[in-house]
Amino acid sequence: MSAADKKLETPARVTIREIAAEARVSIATVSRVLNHPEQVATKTRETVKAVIERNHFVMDGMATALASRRSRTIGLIIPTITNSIYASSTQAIQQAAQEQGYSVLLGVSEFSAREEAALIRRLMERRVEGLILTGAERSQRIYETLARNRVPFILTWQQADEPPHPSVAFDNRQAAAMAMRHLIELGHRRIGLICGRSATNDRALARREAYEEEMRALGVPQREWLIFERDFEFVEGRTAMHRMLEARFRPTAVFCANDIQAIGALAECRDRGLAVPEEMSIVGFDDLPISQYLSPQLTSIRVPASQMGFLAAEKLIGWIEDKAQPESALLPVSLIRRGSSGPPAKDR
Amino acid sequence: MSAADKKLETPARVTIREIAAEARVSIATVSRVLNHPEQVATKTRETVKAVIERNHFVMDGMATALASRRSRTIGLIIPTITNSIYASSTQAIQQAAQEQGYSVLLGVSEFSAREEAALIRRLMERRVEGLILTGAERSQRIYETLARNRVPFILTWQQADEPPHPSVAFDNRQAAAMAMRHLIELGHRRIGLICGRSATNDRALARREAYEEEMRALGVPQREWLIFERDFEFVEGRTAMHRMLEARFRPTAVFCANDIQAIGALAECRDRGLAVPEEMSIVGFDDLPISQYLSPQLTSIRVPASQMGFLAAEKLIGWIEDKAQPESALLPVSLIRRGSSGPPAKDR
DNA sequence: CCCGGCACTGAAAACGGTTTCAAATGCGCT
DNA sequence: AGCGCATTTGAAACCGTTTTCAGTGCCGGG
Repeated sequence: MSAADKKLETPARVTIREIAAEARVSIATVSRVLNHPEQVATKTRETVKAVIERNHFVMDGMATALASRRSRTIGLIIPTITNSIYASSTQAIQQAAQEQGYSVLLGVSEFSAREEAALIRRLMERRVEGLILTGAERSQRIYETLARNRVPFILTWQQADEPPHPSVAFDNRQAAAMAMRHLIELGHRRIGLICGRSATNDRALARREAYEEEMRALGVPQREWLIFERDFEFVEGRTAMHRMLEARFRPTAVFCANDIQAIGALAECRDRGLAVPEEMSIVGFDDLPISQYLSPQLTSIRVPASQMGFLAAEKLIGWIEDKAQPESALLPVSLIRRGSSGPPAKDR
Repeated sequence: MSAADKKLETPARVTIREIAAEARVSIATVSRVLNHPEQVATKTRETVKAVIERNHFVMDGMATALASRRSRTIGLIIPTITNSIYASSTQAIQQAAQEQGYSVLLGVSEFSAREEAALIRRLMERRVEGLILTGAERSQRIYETLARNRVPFILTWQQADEPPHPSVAFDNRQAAAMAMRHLIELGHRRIGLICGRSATNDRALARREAYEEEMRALGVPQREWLIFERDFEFVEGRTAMHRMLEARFRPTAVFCANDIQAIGALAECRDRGLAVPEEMSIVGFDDLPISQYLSPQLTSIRVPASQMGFLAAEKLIGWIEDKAQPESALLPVSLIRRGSSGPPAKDR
């Protein structure tokens, strides 16, 4: 076969075998050059390396993973990619994983339990060595499958107590209570709530429960028309606020259980000429980076998204390598007081 | 071995072989139940399925990919996950891929060429069947490796002409020119620029070149102190604007080549008590969802992020399955006029 | 009754690596 | 020159699937 022919033929993907042939060594030696170079004589090693370079050889990770029974990959499932709070934790997880030589396989569930179950299965098929999940509420069957297949996992954003699964989270209830007490201390009594769908989102549920508990403690009767469960979109916060302002007795403050909705609510107030915080206080949750670039700046609950992600990844990898299930961690949150909250009009 | 013993022993991961043994069929049959159920007798199929269910069997995707020579995975590399404009295209790509039965492997390069090269290699090792890359500028060697290993790829966010690679993009130059002409038509002459690092980001470069060209066409001498190249953070836009306002001759308008920096710039004006657009016009680029929730709302260039992602994924998968390299596509952009831009003070 | 064809199943050869084990080689010493 | 030991190397057995190819059994038609 001439050189020209060689150029024309489909040069199937380069394998370790062709490298071995061209370098006149066995495939075992090539493998060693790749994985344990110190075990190979310098001369041989250089020859093989040169052949590898020359042929643009790229190892087949599938074959490697299959043979070594290690994928060096962890899976991460988040509910949405468009809320930048998850971007923060995702980035931290990527970084922590990378530092330890792991890759991250990302799945986005769009807040659907069905979708999440399918994603978990897909990630297991890809032989992730561990999983980082968002929230604690999911079907028992999923936990069984995970256990049966020995896939370690860490829960984030919400701790799991009854069946105690390892988690790295913060106390959503306490955090939401912190936001509520801030408003109550400012003198608010009629407080509205805008939050996510508590039926499909245990974080939203915990925050709503905290809201209800604080209102109860305040002796204020429950008003269903002060509570809005919406999706995580700016516009949803806006329309919720719109409805809220049409109520017979407007609230003097609204607790938005996430900054996305808070931003929409804030915009609605502005467009209606309602002064914030003079006529309406708004407290958000998450403290997104953008929140201090709004006007007024948003009072919010700062959650340790990056730290949580980093720690979760570290603990998961530790678990994978040591085989010892890690302790759960509960991280602190803090209230960031900014311009969007103040005393109600009557107190001024 | 008693049932109790069975429970105690480490139940290594379930494989197709154990399923076959328990169902008293060959592994070929189990494989068929999984992949071509219609080829298996109903009775056999049900038996096998039951055994699979009972044992929480999860296929080993590595082995599958190895044996079938198909990973049904595409790779996506974006520069950052925290700028939500990439979240939009990423989401669209995920969706398009999922519709066609493909998974997406995500890599984040953090605007580093080194990191990007490493990621491309990692994705190739994972045997992605194709790649969606961001921007067109990268070392020749990478394109060679891609070609040598027959990995189809599509460029996004920036077209590639000289070595014509398939791309789904928009014209960054023309888009930036559109923003500039808007300001010029409003009557601005002294216009500042805040953009990304043109040395490592060909989109930033194209936009900067358009800015310079428009300024030249205007007959306005180049002023290096009106140009700021910064990273993609709110605070970078803010400090750039801060510096800009200290200049001897303040610009009457600033073109921010991305909304992230525009938001920071806007906040700086607000904090300094500089009225926008009366005393300072700001035009952004990307038209992030948040941009219309600011006050004033941000005038910006709307880019077809979702459409671009969706189309890129479709074309890539078409290429993978038909083996025919697709045509490049150039998508239109539009100027969204909102409150942050207006005529300069002197014209009022 | 025999035969062709169909529906179904299993044995075995890949796929591209890792790893174990043993053989070969090289080296310093006596 | 011969020995022992450490260093290198290669052969071969996996890893968990898919897929090809060759049965096997059964049915209907001639």
